Amino acid sequence: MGMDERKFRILQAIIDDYILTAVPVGSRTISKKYDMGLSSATIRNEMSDLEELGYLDQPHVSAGRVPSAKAYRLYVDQMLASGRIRSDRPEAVVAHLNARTHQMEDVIDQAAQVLSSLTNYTAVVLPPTKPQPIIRTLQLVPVTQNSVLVVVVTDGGIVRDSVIPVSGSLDADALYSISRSLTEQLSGHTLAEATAMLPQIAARMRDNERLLAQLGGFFEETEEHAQRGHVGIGGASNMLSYPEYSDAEKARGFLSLIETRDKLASIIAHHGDVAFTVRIGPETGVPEISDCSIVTATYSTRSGRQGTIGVIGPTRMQYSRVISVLGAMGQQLSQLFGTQDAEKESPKGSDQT
Amino acid sequence: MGMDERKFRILQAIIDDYILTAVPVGSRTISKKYDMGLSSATIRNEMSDLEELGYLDQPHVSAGRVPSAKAYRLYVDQMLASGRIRSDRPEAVVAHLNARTHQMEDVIDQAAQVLSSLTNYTAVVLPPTKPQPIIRTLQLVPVTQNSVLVVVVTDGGIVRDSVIPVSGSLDADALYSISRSLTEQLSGHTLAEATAMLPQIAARMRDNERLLAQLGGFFEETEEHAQRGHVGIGGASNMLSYPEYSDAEKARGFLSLIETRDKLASIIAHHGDVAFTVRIGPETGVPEISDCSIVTATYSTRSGRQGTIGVIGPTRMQYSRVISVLGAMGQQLSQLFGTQDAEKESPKGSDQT
DNA sequence: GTTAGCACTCACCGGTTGAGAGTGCTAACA
DNA sequence: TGTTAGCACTCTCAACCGGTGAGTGCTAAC
Repeated sequence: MGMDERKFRILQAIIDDYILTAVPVGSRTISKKYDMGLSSATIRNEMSDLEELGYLDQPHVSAGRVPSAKAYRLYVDQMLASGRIRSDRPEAVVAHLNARTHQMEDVIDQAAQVLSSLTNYTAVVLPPTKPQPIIRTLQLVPVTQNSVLVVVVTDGGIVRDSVIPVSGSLDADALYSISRSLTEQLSGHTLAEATAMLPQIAARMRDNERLLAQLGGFFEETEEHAQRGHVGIGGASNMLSYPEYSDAEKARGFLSLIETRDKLASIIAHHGDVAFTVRIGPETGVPEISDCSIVTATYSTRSGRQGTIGVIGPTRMQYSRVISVLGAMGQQLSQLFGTQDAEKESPKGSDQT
Repeated sequence: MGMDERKFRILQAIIDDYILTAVPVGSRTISKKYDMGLSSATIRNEMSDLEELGYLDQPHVSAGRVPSAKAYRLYVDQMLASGRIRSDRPEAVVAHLNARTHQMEDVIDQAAQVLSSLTNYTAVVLPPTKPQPIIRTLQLVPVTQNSVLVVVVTDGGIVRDSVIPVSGSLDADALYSISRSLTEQLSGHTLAEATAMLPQIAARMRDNERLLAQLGGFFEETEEHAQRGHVGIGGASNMLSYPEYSDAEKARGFLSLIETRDKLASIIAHHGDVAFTVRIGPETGVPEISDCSIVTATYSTRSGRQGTIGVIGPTRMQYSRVISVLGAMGQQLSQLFGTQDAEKESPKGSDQT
């Protein structure tokens, strides 16, 4: 028993129906609504096979079937391979995006807004990646017996600090000399480079291994934070209209994930160079949204820096629509940032003071 | 029958209990948990009176009583008058707010974060008000027979545009001459001034009354938008944990209100000069949150500009706690922005490019 | 290989019932 | 006159129950 053409057509019908209704779909529904020229009994047999193959789940014995993550995966791969997706509907995107202000952050926010209202899911827009900040100074300040405050100043005036625990007791003088030594060695390097250099340094001044390890974590965190600017989010409330999230506790979990923008951004952030990414259910790697899918696309600025746009929705997402809307939006943003790069990206202090 | 001391004490007990439990409170509960030295029957009589006076509502005949908005009002007024509120707990606020980055926007976001996690409600933080943008140019462009695109350029490079409907048909030339004339008259003025000037101008060139009226609205909208910078929001998902918002549709309404930051900001924005504002239920004037209360406080920068912080929660809010936390946070922000005003408020283009 | 038929399973709905909480009223009491 | 005990009454809520319908798996016939 393998996956033949007919099985695939039936599976597709099931997915289509389930995406529409969110109700487990039975054999009769398929044989009637989607005319396959087959009786419900035959469909039943095929469905049973599909379940055995892992494409369908059955909530309970006398309910219809529900597509599994594996099924959606197949469905989406097939869809992408067939080239049926064109990024159509640029008109809608243009219409919404056009007539407004032109600050970078506003564009980002608006893009998220438009994406969410066109798809009815939750949209996230990340600004183009930024060049890596370079360390200027690093300073350790004693706070209590076993914690120190670490302050990093980078070029561009970004300051970040945090309290980290230390094991041995270190007095102010010791900390100061460590600070000097670290500043000397790390100054001029990016945070990523610094992180890579720490183990070496730790080897040399091995009294403070634990401290330096902590420092590595802090660098990574700081870098992530510095990397991303304003994250645009739209339509978080849309999620509440899907029966998947009628459970208050689940909804709460989802929303608090959305609220922690840093976490959200690192989830959405595009890995690799492909035009689209589709992550389905558990593929997202985030337990809170294990029954969601994430579709992302990229756009790029004239200077070659890339930004990410993404849509989060239930696994029974209208993938084709989402992908096509994302495509259109990606193009639009690329165009917008491509043509007027300089203007858009540096709003100066104009509206800040 | 008036409001005597005893009635007030009973009312207070009812409110305290209801704030804690969200369950209609009965006479027996009061006589047992809060020892008043009165039997439940007596309390019952008093409660009946309180209901007649409009301080209590009864969901149905055999349920306990629930405080009305009027009751909360009395409760809060009394609390404020008694001076029982000191803005204590600055330690907690300081602890959370201290050890972090120092960009204006980050501080705002973090303040919202801290407020929401200390109160378990939804927090909103508005940045200090900005100086009014001044009009440089105004341009009208025909779009269709009965709509024109209006573009305003202000100092600071802020551009805003929008399509507005017009009645009579106007050709490009006519629009251009109107644009020139308007630019001439309005250039150099703030948007607020311009709004005030429009009626006069309309009187002079009275063919286009409707157009100018529309323009007024547009100015106001633009001003509002320009006025506010980044709005910090924290703990929107907290609201879902209260039984008041277990209804999905209601929760959705609340969240989409929170999502439209402009609207939210204008709701929160502080009117007047008082230290605190407490708006209870219908007093908020926003139907979507007619069973919420909003507490706001202000902070100010060295340059005398004011920002607003606010907390939104169910009407059965822990007012005293919220007010004290807001007080502490207000002080903290004032201090933060007061001492290092210049630095904090103009992050330059540093992290933008 | 396909289909009709049939027995079986279960979620879901609507009505019923009993328990519990709370009230309002009345009458007795201090 | 204010307070309290007692009691009948109301109404929600949760549990229970049986019927209904959708859907399945299996078998036997085509």
